[in-house]
Amino acid sequence: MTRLFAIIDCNNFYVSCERIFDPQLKHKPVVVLSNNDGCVIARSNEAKALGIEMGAPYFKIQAFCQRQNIVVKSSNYTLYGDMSNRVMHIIQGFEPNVELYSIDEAFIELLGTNHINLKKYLMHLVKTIKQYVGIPIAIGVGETKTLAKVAVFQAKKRLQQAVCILNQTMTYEQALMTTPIEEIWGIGRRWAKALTYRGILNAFDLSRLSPEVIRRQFSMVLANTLRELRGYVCLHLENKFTPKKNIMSSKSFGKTQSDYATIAEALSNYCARASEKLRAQGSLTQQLQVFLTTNRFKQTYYAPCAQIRLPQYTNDTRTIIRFAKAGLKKIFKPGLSYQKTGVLLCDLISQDIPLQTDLFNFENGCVKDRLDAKQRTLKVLDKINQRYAKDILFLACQRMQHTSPWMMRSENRSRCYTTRWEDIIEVKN
DNA sequence: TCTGGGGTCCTAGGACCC
DNA sequence: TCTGGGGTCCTAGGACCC
Repeated sequence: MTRLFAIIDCNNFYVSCERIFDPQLKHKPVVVLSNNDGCVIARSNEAKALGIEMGAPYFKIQAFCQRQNIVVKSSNYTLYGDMSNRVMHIIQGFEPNVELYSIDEAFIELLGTNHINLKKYLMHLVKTIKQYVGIPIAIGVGETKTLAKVAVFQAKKRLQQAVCILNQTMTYEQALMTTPIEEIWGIGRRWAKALTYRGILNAFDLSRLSPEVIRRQFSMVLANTLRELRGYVCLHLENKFTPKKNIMSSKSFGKTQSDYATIAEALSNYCARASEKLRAQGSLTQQLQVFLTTNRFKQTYYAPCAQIRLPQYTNDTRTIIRFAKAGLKKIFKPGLSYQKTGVLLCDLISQDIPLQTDLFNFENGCVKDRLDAKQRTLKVLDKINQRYAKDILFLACQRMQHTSPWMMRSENRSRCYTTRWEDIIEVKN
Protein backbone atom coordinates (compact mmCIF):
# COMPACT_ATOMS: atom_id res chain seq x y z
CA MET A 1 0.00 0.00 0.00
CA THR A 2 1.31 3.44 -0.84
CA ARG A 3 2.03 5.73 2.02
CA LEU A 4 0.53 9.18 2.20
CA PHE A 5 2.06 12.24 3.78
CA ALA A 6 0.40 15.56 4.36
CA ILE A 7 1.88 18.91 5.24
CA ILE A 8 -0.23 21.43 7.10
CA ASP A 9 0.99 24.92 6.51
CA CYS A 10 -0.35 28.08 8.14
CA ASN A 11 -0.92 30.90 5.64
CA ASN A 12 1.22 34.01 6.24
CA PHE A 13 1.41 32.81 9.82
CA TYR A 14 2.75 35.85 11.71
CA VAL A 15 0.43 38.21 9.83
CA SER A 16 -2.51 35.88 10.47
CA CYS A 17 -1.72 35.93 14.22
CA GLU A 18 -1.71 39.73 14.23
CA ARG A 19 -5.01 39.84 12.35
CA ILE A 20 -6.83 37.65 14.84
CA PHE A 21 -6.46 40.24 17.58
CA ASP A 22 -6.73 43.29 15.35
CA PRO A 23 -9.43 42.53 12.76
CA GLN A 24 -8.94 45.97 11.20
CA LEU A 25 -5.84 44.52 9.57
CA LYS A 26 -7.97 42.22 7.43
CA HIS A 27 -7.69 42.92 3.69
CA LYS A 28 -4.95 45.46 4.37
CA PRO A 29 -1.32 45.08 3.36
CA VAL A 30 0.60 44.00 6.50
CA VAL A 31 4.24 43.07 7.06
CA VAL A 32 5.97 41.67 10.15
CA LEU A 33 9.61 42.56 10.80
CA SER A 34 12.42 40.47 12.26
CA ASN A 35 14.05 41.26 15.62
CA ASN A 36 15.32 44.81 15.87
CA ASP A 37 12.84 45.74 13.14
CA GLY A 38 15.58 44.66 10.74
CA CYS A 39 13.92 43.05 7.76
CA VAL A 40 10.63 41.64 6.48
CA ILE A 41 9.87 38.08 7.60
CA ALA A 42 6.14 37.81 6.88
CA ARG A 43 3.79 39.49 4.42
CA SER A 44 0.07 39.44 3.84
CA ASN A 45 -1.08 38.65 0.30
CA GLU A 46 -1.84 42.35 -0.20
CA ALA A 47 1.75 43.25 0.78
CA LYS A 48 3.11 40.58 -1.58
CA ALA A 49 0.97 42.04 -4.37
CA LEU A 50 2.58 45.43 -3.76
CA GLY A 51 5.96 43.86 -4.43
CA ILE A 52 7.39 43.69 -0.90
CA GLU A 53 10.12 41.06 -0.99
CA MET A 54 10.78 38.48 1.72
CA GLY A 55 13.87 39.52 3.68
CA ALA A 56 13.81 43.12 2.46
CA PRO A 57 15.71 45.42 4.87
CA TYR A 58 13.11 47.66 6.47
CA PHE A 59 15.08 50.89 6.22
CA LYS A 60 15.06 50.49 2.45
CA ILE A 61 11.29 50.12 2.14
CA GLN A 62 10.13 52.28 5.04
CA ALA A 63 9.15 55.26 2.86
CA PHE A 64 7.36 52.96 0.42
CA CYS A 65 5.40 51.37 3.28
CA GLN A 66 4.26 54.77 4.47
CA ARG A 67 3.18 55.86 1.00
CA GLN A 68 1.23 52.64 0.42
CA ASN A 69 -0.31 52.56 3.91
CA ILE A 70 1.28 49.21 4.67
CA VAL A 71 0.80 48.24 8.31
CA VAL A 72 4.18 47.39 9.86
CA LYS A 73 4.41 45.17 12.95
CA SER A 74 7.45 44.19 15.03
CA SER A 75 7.66 40.47 15.67
CA ASN A 76 5.96 39.11 18.78
CA TYR A 77 7.27 35.57 19.21
CA THR A 78 5.46 35.04 22.50
CA LEU A 79 2.16 35.48 20.71
CA TYR A 80 3.14 33.42 17.64
CA GLY A 81 4.49 30.59 19.80
CA ASP A 82 1.27 30.38 21.77
CA MET A 83 -0.93 30.46 18.65
CA SER A 84 1.27 27.76 17.11
CA ASN A 85 0.73 25.51 20.15
CA ARG A 86 -3.03 25.85 19.72
CA VAL A 87 -2.91 24.89 16.04
CA MET A 88 -0.62 21.91 16.72
CA HIS A 89 -2.85 20.74 19.54
CA ILE A 90 -5.84 20.51 17.18
CA ILE A 91 -3.79 18.65 14.56
CA GLN A 92 -2.69 16.15 17.21
CA GLY A 93 -6.33 15.64 18.10
CA PHE A 94 -7.00 14.60 14.49
CA GLU A 95 -3.95 12.44 13.80
CA PRO A 96 -1.60 10.48 16.06
CA ASN A 97 1.45 10.64 13.78
CA VAL A 98 2.47 14.28 13.76
CA GLU A 99 5.85 15.87 13.18
CA LEU A 100 5.97 19.44 14.46
CA TYR A 101 8.23 20.70 11.72
CA SER A 102 8.35 24.44 12.41
CA ILE A 103 6.36 27.15 14.15
CA ASP A 104 3.82 27.16 11.31
CA GLU A 105 4.08 23.71 9.70
CA ALA A 106 3.41 20.11 10.65
CA PHE A 107 3.75 16.86 8.71
CA ILE A 108 1.35 13.99 9.27
CA GLU A 109 1.43 10.48 7.92
CA LEU A 110 -2.08 9.35 7.01
CA LEU A 111 -2.52 5.77 8.15
CA GLY A 112 -5.76 3.87 7.93
CA THR A 113 -7.71 6.94 7.00
CA ASN A 114 -10.35 6.42 4.38
CA HIS A 115 -8.51 7.84 1.39
CA ILE A 116 -11.69 8.22 -0.64
CA ASN A 117 -13.04 10.74 1.80
CA LEU A 118 -9.65 12.28 2.35
CA LYS A 119 -10.56 15.68 0.95
CA LYS A 120 -13.63 15.92 3.17
CA TYR A 121 -11.60 14.89 6.20
CA LEU A 122 -8.87 17.46 5.54
CA MET A 123 -11.40 20.22 4.87
CA HIS A 124 -12.85 19.42 8.28
CA LEU A 125 -9.39 19.97 9.80
CA VAL A 126 -9.04 23.29 7.95
CA LYS A 127 -12.43 24.45 9.24
CA THR A 128 -11.76 23.33 12.80
CA ILE A 129 -8.49 25.27 13.01
CA LYS A 130 -10.14 28.33 11.48
CA GLN A 131 -13.02 28.13 13.92
CA TYR A 132 -11.11 27.42 17.14
CA VAL A 133 -7.89 29.37 16.56
CA GLY A 134 -8.67 31.66 13.63
CA ILE A 135 -5.61 30.78 11.54
CA PRO A 136 -6.13 29.99 7.83
CA ILE A 137 -4.18 26.94 6.67
CA ALA A 138 -3.38 25.00 3.50
CA ILE A 139 -2.77 21.27 3.23
CA GLY A 140 -0.80 19.34 0.60
CA VAL A 141 -0.87 15.55 0.24
CA GLY A 142 1.57 13.29 -1.63
CA GLU A 143 3.32 9.94 -1.40
CA THR A 144 6.43 11.50 0.18
CA LYS A 145 7.13 14.55 2.29
CA THR A 146 8.71 16.30 -0.71
CA LEU A 147 5.62 15.57 -2.85
CA ALA A 148 3.37 16.83 -0.04
CA LYS A 149 5.39 20.05 -0.14
CA VAL A 150 4.87 20.24 -3.92
CA ALA A 151 1.14 19.80 -3.34
CA VAL A 152 0.91 22.55 -0.74
CA PHE A 153 2.80 24.88 -3.07
CA GLN A 154 0.17 24.14 -5.71
CA ALA A 155 -2.66 24.70 -3.23
CA LYS A 156 -1.40 28.08 -2.09
CA LYS A 157 0.28 29.58 -5.11
CA ARG A 158 -1.55 28.17 -8.11
CA LEU A 159 -4.96 26.76 -7.19
CA GLN A 160 -5.70 29.09 -4.27
CA GLN A 161 -7.46 26.26 -2.52
CA ALA A 162 -7.11 24.99 1.02
CA VAL A 163 -6.36 21.38 0.06
CA CYS A 164 -4.40 19.81 -2.80
CA ILE A 165 -4.09 16.03 -3.04
CA LEU A 166 -1.73 14.79 -5.75
CA ASN A 167 -3.37 12.40 -8.24
CA GLN A 168 -6.77 13.59 -7.06
CA THR A 169 -6.92 17.39 -7.16
CA MET A 170 -4.48 17.38 -10.07
CA THR A 171 -2.24 14.87 -11.83
CA TYR A 172 1.25 14.14 -10.64
CA GLU A 173 2.76 15.32 -13.95
CA GLN A 174 0.76 18.55 -13.95
CA ALA A 175 1.92 19.35 -10.43
CA LEU A 176 5.60 18.62 -11.07
CA MET A 177 5.72 20.45 -14.38
CA THR A 178 4.30 23.62 -12.83
CA THR A 179 6.54 23.61 -9.75
CA PRO A 180 9.61 25.74 -10.52
CA ILE A 181 12.93 24.27 -9.46
CA GLU A 182 13.50 26.94 -6.78
CA GLU A 183 10.19 26.08 -5.11
CA ILE A 184 11.16 22.49 -4.38
CA TRP A 185 11.75 21.71 -0.72
CA GLY A 186 15.48 21.14 -0.19
CA ILE A 187 16.63 23.24 -3.14
CA GLY A 188 18.04 26.60 -2.15
CA ARG A 189 19.34 29.48 -4.18
CA ARG A 190 22.71 27.94 -5.07
CA TRP A 191 21.40 24.66 -6.35
CA ALA A 192 18.46 26.27 -8.14
CA LYS A 193 20.91 28.42 -10.05
CA ALA A 194 23.18 25.51 -10.94
CA LEU A 195 20.24 23.35 -12.05
CA THR A 196 18.64 26.15 -14.09
CA TYR A 197 21.99 26.65 -15.80
CA ARG A 198 21.82 22.99 -16.87
CA GLY A 199 18.29 23.47 -18.21
CA ILE A 200 16.52 21.80 -15.28
CA LEU A 201 13.68 24.23 -14.76
CA ASN A 202 10.99 22.42 -12.77
CA ALA A 203 10.31 19.46 -10.50
CA PHE A 204 9.42 17.23 -13.44
CA ASP A 205 12.77 17.91 -15.17
CA LEU A 206 14.62 17.03 -11.99
CA SER A 207 12.64 13.84 -11.40
CA ARG A 208 13.72 12.51 -14.84
CA LEU A 209 17.45 12.67 -14.04
CA SER A 210 19.59 9.85 -12.69
CA PRO A 211 19.90 10.01 -8.88
CA GLU A 212 23.42 8.57 -9.20
CA VAL A 213 24.58 11.40 -11.48
CA ILE A 214 22.97 14.00 -9.20
CA ARG A 215 24.66 12.42 -6.19
CA ARG A 216 28.07 12.66 -7.83
CA GLN A 217 27.60 16.17 -9.21
CA PHE A 218 25.72 17.66 -6.25
CA SER A 219 25.17 15.57 -3.16
CA MET A 220 23.33 12.77 -1.46
CA VAL A 221 20.78 15.26 -0.17
CA LEU A 222 19.73 16.39 -3.65
CA ALA A 223 19.68 12.78 -4.91
CA ASN A 224 17.22 11.97 -2.13
CA THR A 225 15.05 14.94 -3.08
CA LEU A 226 14.96 13.52 -6.62
CA ARG A 227 13.97 10.06 -5.35
CA GLU A 228 11.27 11.60 -3.19
CA LEU A 229 9.88 13.42 -6.25
CA ARG A 230 9.58 9.99 -7.90
CA GLY A 231 7.61 8.70 -4.92
CA TYR A 232 10.31 6.76 -3.02
CA VAL A 233 10.21 7.60 0.67
CA CYS A 234 13.64 8.79 1.86
CA LEU A 235 12.51 11.18 4.57
CA HIS A 236 10.47 9.74 7.38
CA LEU A 237 8.25 11.35 9.96
CA GLU A 238 10.35 12.65 12.84
CA ASN A 239 7.93 12.69 15.69
CA LYS A 240 10.04 11.59 18.60
CA PHE A 241 11.64 14.08 20.94
CA THR A 242 15.29 14.46 19.98
CA PRO A 243 17.34 16.82 22.08
CA LYS A 244 19.15 19.54 20.17
CA LYS A 245 22.80 18.91 19.37
CA ASN A 246 23.68 22.59 19.58
CA ILE A 247 22.02 25.46 21.38
CA MET A 248 22.55 28.99 20.26
CA SER A 249 21.52 32.33 21.65
CA SER A 250 22.48 35.57 19.97
CA LYS A 251 20.98 38.87 18.96
CA SER A 252 21.94 42.08 17.25
CA PHE A 253 22.14 45.10 19.51
CA GLY A 254 19.53 47.83 19.19
CA LYS A 255 22.45 50.16 18.38
CA THR A 256 26.07 49.23 17.74
CA GLN A 257 28.14 49.00 20.93
CA SER A 258 31.81 49.54 21.63
CA ASP A 259 31.91 49.30 25.42
CA TYR A 260 33.20 45.98 26.76
CA ALA A 261 31.04 46.00 29.92
CA THR A 262 27.86 46.58 27.91
CA ILE A 263 28.67 43.76 25.51
CA ALA A 264 29.54 41.44 28.40
CA GLU A 265 26.16 42.21 29.93
CA ALA A 266 24.37 41.32 26.71
CA LEU A 267 26.42 38.14 26.37
CA SER A 268 25.55 37.16 29.95
CA ASN A 269 21.88 37.34 29.01
CA TYR A 270 22.35 35.14 25.95
CA CYS A 271 24.27 32.65 28.10
CA ALA A 272 21.39 32.63 30.60
CA ARG A 273 18.90 31.98 27.79
CA ALA A 274 21.02 29.20 26.27
CA SER A 275 21.61 27.53 29.67
CA GLU A 276 17.89 27.63 30.37
CA LYS A 277 17.22 25.81 27.06
CA LEU A 278 20.01 23.37 27.91
CA ARG A 279 18.41 22.46 31.25
CA ALA A 280 14.94 22.32 29.70
CA GLN A 281 16.04 19.50 27.38
CA GLY A 282 18.02 17.75 30.12
CA SER A 283 21.49 18.20 28.64
CA LEU A 284 24.97 19.26 29.72
CA THR A 285 27.59 21.09 27.68
CA GLN A 286 31.36 21.05 27.67
CA GLN A 287 32.18 23.34 24.78
CA LEU A 288 31.29 26.98 24.14
CA GLN A 289 31.73 29.22 21.15
CA VAL A 290 31.53 32.94 21.81
CA PHE A 291 31.28 35.20 18.82
CA LEU A 292 31.27 38.90 18.23
CA THR A 293 30.71 40.73 14.94
CA THR A 294 30.84 44.22 13.55
CA ASN A 295 28.37 45.21 10.84
CA ARG A 296 28.93 42.84 7.92
CA PHE A 297 27.73 45.47 5.45
CA LYS A 298 30.48 47.86 6.47
CA GLN A 299 34.04 47.78 5.20
CA THR A 300 35.93 46.69 8.29
CA TYR A 301 34.22 43.44 9.06
CA TYR A 302 35.61 41.78 12.16
CA ALA A 303 33.90 38.55 13.23
CA PRO A 304 36.04 36.56 15.64
CA CYS A 305 34.97 33.44 17.49
CA ALA A 306 36.43 32.02 20.71
CA GLN A 307 36.27 28.31 21.40
CA ILE A 308 36.23 27.39 25.06
CA ARG A 309 36.51 23.92 26.50
CA LEU A 310 35.01 23.69 29.98
CA PRO A 311 36.80 21.63 32.63
CA GLN A 312 33.74 19.41 32.85
CA TYR A 313 30.18 19.05 31.64
CA THR A 314 27.77 21.55 33.16
CA ASN A 315 24.32 23.16 32.86
CA ASP A 316 25.04 25.91 35.36
CA THR A 317 24.35 29.43 34.07
CA ARG A 318 27.01 30.85 36.39
CA THR A 319 29.79 28.61 35.08
CA ILE A 320 28.76 29.17 31.47
CA ILE A 321 28.71 32.95 31.89
CA ARG A 322 32.11 32.95 33.61
CA PHE A 323 33.83 31.03 30.82
CA ALA A 324 31.97 32.86 28.05
CA LYS A 325 33.15 36.18 29.43
CA ALA A 326 36.72 34.94 29.48
CA GLY A 327 36.26 34.06 25.79
CA LEU A 328 34.82 37.50 25.04
CA LYS A 329 37.85 39.10 26.68
CA LYS A 330 40.14 37.26 24.25
CA ILE A 331 38.36 38.38 21.09
CA PHE A 332 37.25 41.88 22.09
CA LYS A 333 39.23 44.61 20.36
CA PRO A 334 38.69 48.14 21.69
CA GLY A 335 37.82 50.92 19.29
CA LEU A 336 35.41 48.94 17.08
CA SER A 337 31.64 49.28 16.83
CA TYR A 338 30.06 45.89 17.38
CA GLN A 339 26.67 44.85 16.12
CA LYS A 340 26.09 41.44 17.59
CA THR A 341 27.33 38.88 20.07
CA GLY A 342 26.21 35.42 21.05
CA VAL A 343 27.03 32.02 22.41
CA LEU A 344 26.78 28.51 21.00
CA LEU A 345 26.71 25.53 23.36
CA CYS A 346 28.07 22.45 21.64
CA ASP A 347 29.23 18.96 22.57
CA LEU A 348 25.95 18.33 24.40
CA ILE A 349 25.18 15.12 26.24
CA SER A 350 22.28 13.89 28.31
CA GLN A 351 22.51 14.69 32.01
CA ASP A 352 21.46 11.11 32.76
CA ILE A 353 24.71 9.63 31.49
CA PRO A 354 26.95 8.92 34.52
CA LEU A 355 30.02 11.11 34.30
CA GLN A 356 33.49 10.80 35.60
CA THR A 357 34.19 13.94 37.61
CA ASP A 358 37.53 15.64 37.71
CA LEU A 359 39.46 14.37 40.70
CA PHE A 360 41.52 17.53 40.99
CA ASN A 361 38.76 20.06 40.58
CA PHE A 362 37.81 20.94 44.12
CA GLU A 363 35.05 23.31 43.12
CA ASN A 364 32.85 20.60 41.66
CA GLY A 365 34.92 17.56 42.51
CA CYS A 366 33.29 14.77 44.38
CA VAL A 367 31.41 16.89 46.86
CA LYS A 368 28.01 15.50 46.07
CA ASP A 369 26.08 17.71 48.46
CA ARG A 370 27.41 20.84 46.87
CA LEU A 371 26.53 19.59 43.39
CA ASP A 372 23.02 18.79 44.50
CA ALA A 373 22.64 22.20 46.09
CA LYS A 374 23.68 23.84 42.82
CA GLN A 375 21.15 21.84 40.84
CA ARG A 376 18.42 22.71 43.32
CA THR A 377 19.21 26.42 42.96
CA LEU A 378 18.97 26.19 39.18
CA LYS A 379 15.69 24.30 39.39
CA VAL A 380 14.18 26.98 41.62
CA LEU A 381 15.43 29.68 39.25
CA ASP A 382 13.82 27.99 36.23
CA LYS A 383 10.59 27.26 38.05
CA ILE A 384 10.09 30.83 39.26
CA ASN A 385 10.87 32.27 35.83
CA GLN A 386 8.51 29.82 34.20
CA ARG A 387 5.70 30.48 36.60
CA TYR A 388 5.80 34.25 37.01
CA ALA A 389 7.61 35.92 34.13
CA LYS A 390 10.61 35.41 31.92
CA ASP A 391 13.70 36.73 33.72
CA ILE A 392 11.90 37.82 36.87
CA LEU A 393 14.95 36.27 38.58
CA PHE A 394 18.33 36.88 36.98
CA LEU A 395 21.99 37.14 37.86
CA ALA A 396 23.39 40.55 38.73
CA CYS A 397 25.78 40.46 35.75
CA GLN A 398 22.83 40.22 33.37
CA ARG A 399 21.63 43.74 33.97
CA MET A 400 23.15 46.95 35.17
CA GLN A 401 19.99 49.01 34.78
CA HIS A 402 16.36 48.37 33.99
CA THR A 403 16.90 49.07 30.33
CA SER A 404 20.29 48.63 28.74
CA PRO A 405 21.73 50.19 25.60
CA TRP A 406 22.15 46.82 23.85
CA MET A 407 18.48 45.86 24.04
CA MET A 408 16.71 45.44 20.76
CA ARG A 409 14.35 47.80 19.05
CA SER A 410 10.75 46.80 18.67
CA GLU A 411 8.73 49.85 17.78
CA ASN A 412 5.43 48.31 16.71
CA ARG A 413 5.03 45.23 18.80
CA SER A 414 1.50 44.03 19.51
CA ARG A 415 0.46 42.93 22.98
CA CYS A 416 0.85 39.40 24.34
CA TYR A 417 -2.88 38.83 24.09
CA THR A 418 -2.84 35.20 25.14
CA THR A 419 0.01 34.93 27.63
CA ARG A 420 -0.03 38.03 29.82
CA TRP A 421 -2.90 39.01 32.11
CA GLU A 422 -2.50 42.77 31.55
CA ASP A 423 -2.66 42.27 27.78
CA ILE A 424 -5.90 40.35 27.55
CA ILE A 425 -8.49 42.09 25.42
CA GLU A 426 -11.42 43.55 27.36
CA VAL A 427 -14.84 43.31 25.81
CA LYS A 428 -17.11 46.24 26.60
CA ASN A 429 -20.87 46.29 26.25
C1' DT B 1 21.14 55.58 11.32
C1' DC B 2 18.80 51.24 9.87
C1' DT B 3 20.21 44.37 6.90
C1' DG B 4 17.06 38.13 12.12
C1' DG B 5 17.78 34.10 14.95
C1' DG B 6 17.74 29.76 15.22
C1' DG B 7 18.82 24.92 13.55
C1' DT B 8 20.20 20.41 10.50
C1' DC B 9 23.03 17.36 7.60
C1' DC B 10 26.83 16.23 4.39
C1' DT B 11 31.52 16.36 2.57
C1' DA B 12 36.36 16.85 2.09
C1' DG B 13 40.62 16.76 4.07
C1' DG B 14 43.91 16.04 7.73
C1' DA B 15 45.63 13.44 11.71
C1' DC B 16 46.27 9.28 13.42
C1' DC B 17 46.09 4.16 13.95
C1' DC B 18 47.57 -0.62 12.66
C1' DT C 1 64.09 1.80 -8.69
C1' DC C 2 60.30 0.56 -6.11
C1' DT C 3 57.87 3.57 -0.38
C1' DG C 4 50.49 0.39 1.30
C1' DG C 5 45.98 0.23 2.23
C1' DG C 6 42.23 0.54 5.03
C1' DG C 7 39.98 2.42 8.70
C1' DT C 8 38.28 6.03 12.28
C1' DC C 9 37.67 10.46 14.18
C1' DC C 10 37.57 15.35 14.09
C1' DT C 11 36.92 19.86 12.06
C1' DA C 12 35.72 23.50 8.96
C1' DG C 13 32.94 24.90 5.54
C1' DG C 14 29.02 24.74 2.66
C1' DA C 15 24.57 23.58 1.48
C1' DC C 16 19.81 23.62 3.13
C1' DC C 17 15.39 24.63 6.25
C1' DC C 18 11.94 27.83 8.87
